[in-house]
Amino acid sequence: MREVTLKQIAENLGISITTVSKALKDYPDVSKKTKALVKEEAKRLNYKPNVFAVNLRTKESKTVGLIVPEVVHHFFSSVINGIIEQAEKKGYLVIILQSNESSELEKKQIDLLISKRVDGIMISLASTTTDISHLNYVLEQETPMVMFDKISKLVDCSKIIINDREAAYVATKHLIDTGCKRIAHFRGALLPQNSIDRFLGYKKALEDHGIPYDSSLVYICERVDYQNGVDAATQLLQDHDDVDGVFAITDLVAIGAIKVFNEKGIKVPDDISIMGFSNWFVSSAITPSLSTIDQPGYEMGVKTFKLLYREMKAKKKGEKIVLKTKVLETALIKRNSTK
Amino acid sequence: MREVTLKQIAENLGISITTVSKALKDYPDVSKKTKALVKEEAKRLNYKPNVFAVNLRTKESKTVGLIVPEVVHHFFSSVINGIIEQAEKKGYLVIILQSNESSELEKKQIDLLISKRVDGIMISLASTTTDISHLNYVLEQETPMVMFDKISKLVDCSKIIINDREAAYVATKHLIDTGCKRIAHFRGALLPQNSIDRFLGYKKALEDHGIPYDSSLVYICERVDYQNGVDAATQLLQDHDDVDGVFAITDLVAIGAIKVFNEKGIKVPDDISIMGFSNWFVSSAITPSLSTIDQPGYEMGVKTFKLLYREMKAKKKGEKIVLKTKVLETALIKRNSTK
DNA sequence: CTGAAAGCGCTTACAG
DNA sequence: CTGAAAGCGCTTACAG
Repeated sequence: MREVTLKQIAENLGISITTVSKALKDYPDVSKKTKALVKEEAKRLNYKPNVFAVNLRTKESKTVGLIVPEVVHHFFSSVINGIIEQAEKKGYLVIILQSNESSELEKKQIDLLISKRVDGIMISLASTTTDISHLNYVLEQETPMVMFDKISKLVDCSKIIINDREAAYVATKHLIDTGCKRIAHFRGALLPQNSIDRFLGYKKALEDHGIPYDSSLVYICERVDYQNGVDAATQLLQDHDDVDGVFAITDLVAIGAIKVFNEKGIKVPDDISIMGFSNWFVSSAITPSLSTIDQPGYEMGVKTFKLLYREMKAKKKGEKIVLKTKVLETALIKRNSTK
Repeated sequence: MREVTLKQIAENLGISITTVSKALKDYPDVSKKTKALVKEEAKRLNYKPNVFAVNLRTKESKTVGLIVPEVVHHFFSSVINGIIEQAEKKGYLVIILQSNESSELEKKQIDLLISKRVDGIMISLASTTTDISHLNYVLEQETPMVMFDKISKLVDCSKIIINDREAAYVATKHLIDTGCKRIAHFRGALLPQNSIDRFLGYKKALEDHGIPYDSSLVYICERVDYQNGVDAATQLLQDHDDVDGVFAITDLVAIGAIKVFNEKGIKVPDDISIMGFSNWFVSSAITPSLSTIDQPGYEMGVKTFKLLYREMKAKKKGEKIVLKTKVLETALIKRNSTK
């Protein structure tokens, strides 16, 4: 297969490369007749512009990078879905990388994406990321960047988030409203902002409703997965016999807890009520179905790309980029794991 | 920020661009002293080669494309995970697209990836794909391609699959071995090869064990999701009162069925046994935990990229590409939804 | 060991 | 309306 180039078309038609190029791009200063001729020939030869050359000239790759902590994760895969759909609509392709919650990997991947000269970067931070120099490096390169969900307040870029503190407050309040008095919290690791915020929301709700905060009721789930939920619930049953409610940082953890309670003959929600967080579709499939907070992953993906797109466009036009932080709505979903 | 180029380094050092380029790539015909000097200066300026120019010269993008029917899916997200990890190790980035089970979208996305001049393509077909001309087009372009899981036997490329028919046979036999006599099958749509193969495995197992095949026990789940499982199970209960076993095409469908049976007071596995397919981790979290067939998604991803990598390397060296089809092992996982 | 030169395939400012 | 020419930033065959 010989590659079809502008030169090829020009030779076939006996005109210049310049004219061919302009004809294909519908420049106004080419005659209709020539345009028609060129387009026909291009079609006949199945001409596809060489993107490598186009990239080099235009200094654009029409490609964006995305870094998430994990791909195999209900929430992040929904975000990915929203991002790639939206990107495709606007003519962008998405390179996806996964940091595995490792700050070093995250750093390397940022470097990779910058070397690839992607037009923009979207990122949700690893739980262990405290040093933000690699993120500031992106901004120094003047590469548009949008952070979502797991963000750092210290980085000066656009963000798409939910109000974790408030949502956790609503979740905890729902437990209180339905009669719980001793409410445990299965939280995430100490560092990530969303883990901190959800914890603070939990604590605030207790305080506002006259329930004393008891740190022995807070369990840390380092990896925020199913097994962590199983372990925390098992430990909880050993430590306490008066707990009547659990607020888990995420549905996965809550589902692990329900599994343990089901097996030990503890009735949910009669003996212990459980609140999750995220509204993963599986939450409605388990028994009892899980009350939770709806966190709009797909929408977050769509909004994240849209914001990035706006910045890329502004940059191209040489306009000043106005940073934005959008807070998406969450909602309380009542099901059968709470009264 | 001024871009740092080879020219920049050359000027700073008072030598030629050629020598700078060769020094950075450790050509043997550059003196050690010059190399050291060049490398130092490159480091000082934080030089990054312009990939657009490199791509244009080398005709390689060091990028591969991946098309899956759905991203938000336990099996495919595991495959994605395996692919991007493996690709990163070999210095490749992965552009991910989702066909949404649409054959037209799949076609467009193939075109997109070819226009982007990715070095290779990995694809799992949409359920509706019957026309394979877009896949043959990839091969005509001499772009290496590997198909996985949802494949077409008609396309002449390398493949990574499991033996769906045999695995379904094992699943059905397990139901028979544990005492089931009237076994329903919740199958997928009529077209996809894996849906056909699992159905055939089910049918063969019945026949081999003296159980008459009854087409009224076969329900079609067009989208193979949770809701389909709920619907099929609901319909099954209306149509039959003697069924004592169900083999579902995938865990998601099985979980929908379990939900219905739990709600209607039908005991699993005492009244009806259920087998899933895939071994999604949630299968062990529900009550009762689901017996299933383990389908190695992560491993499939790793193997798929490795095979593609081999072909890309062969192509680069001008060697002949030897096509391969690898069949990965599956395993019966016994849990509490079967006796 | 070093470097001038051609070329990858395109875009676009400029001249006519 | 058309086209010659420069240039994007790199690589590499070739000459010295």
